[in-house]
Amino acid sequence: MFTIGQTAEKVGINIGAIRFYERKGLLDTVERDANNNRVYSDHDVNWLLFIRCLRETGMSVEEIQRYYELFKEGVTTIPERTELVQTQRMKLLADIEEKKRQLIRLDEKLERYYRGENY
Amino acid sequence: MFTIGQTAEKVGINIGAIRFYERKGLLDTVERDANNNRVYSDHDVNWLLFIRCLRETGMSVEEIQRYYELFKEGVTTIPERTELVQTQRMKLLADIEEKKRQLIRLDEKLERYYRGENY
DNA sequence: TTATTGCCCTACACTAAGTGTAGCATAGTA
DNA sequence: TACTATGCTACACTTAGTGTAGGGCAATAA
Repeated sequence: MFTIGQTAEKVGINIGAIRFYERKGLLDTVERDANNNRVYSDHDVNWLLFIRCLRETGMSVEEIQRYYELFKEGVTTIPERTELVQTQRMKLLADIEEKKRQLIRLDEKLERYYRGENY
Repeated sequence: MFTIGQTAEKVGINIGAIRFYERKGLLDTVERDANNNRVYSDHDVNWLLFIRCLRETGMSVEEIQRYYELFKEGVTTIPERTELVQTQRMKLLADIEEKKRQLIRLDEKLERYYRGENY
């Protein structure tokens, strides 16, 4: 069991962001100790790690919330969850391709600078 | 010479965003016609296209503004501008690599779903 | 025993990079 | 003359947080 500070360190998400995710319903209201301080389990930590992964693929907080709702409904929602991840995978792939194109444009710009051009 | 609507269409940037960029100093205050409507030249269009490229690499509006200030100072700032682009290139490359890693994580997740696992 | 850290809490203000809306002007068309 | 399209400004709202003020509680230091 961990404090919010330890959890933040473990999962690489800012304390404020963890509280924000809780408000947004990405986590159930976590347990509290006698001083009203949040207490996180290994289970919470793993879920936060996956939240981080999904956020880093560009999935919105709202969609992660939807995903979490489905997860809580049980195994019957596996097809729907699979589709959410599939869609996100496609978006991420498109994003990577787009960024590769922009990389080429930057390289072209740099080449022009190296030739002493001003534009 | 183009209206803001034509320009927005040409460069693929929303009308509101173009006005926003002007307020932020990414463009000089553009010319106006007799009705106070903005008028854009080919030059403005090209600069907007490059702004779009830089934004798509993830460069912040503030940094693009800085870049534009340097550009206006003339050829003596080419080294500084080159460095700005170089730095952005490195950030973009790191971003692409990060996204590739997240793509692998999504694929692993999907594989687990295909094996009928719930997590 | 008291004072000082250090971590936690809530609530609210602020940020970036826009998007959306209200209320108005003007130009071209029916 | 009326309508529609487009433009204008100013302001509110959005997302995904970050930062800050003001306060609680526990452990350590003087």
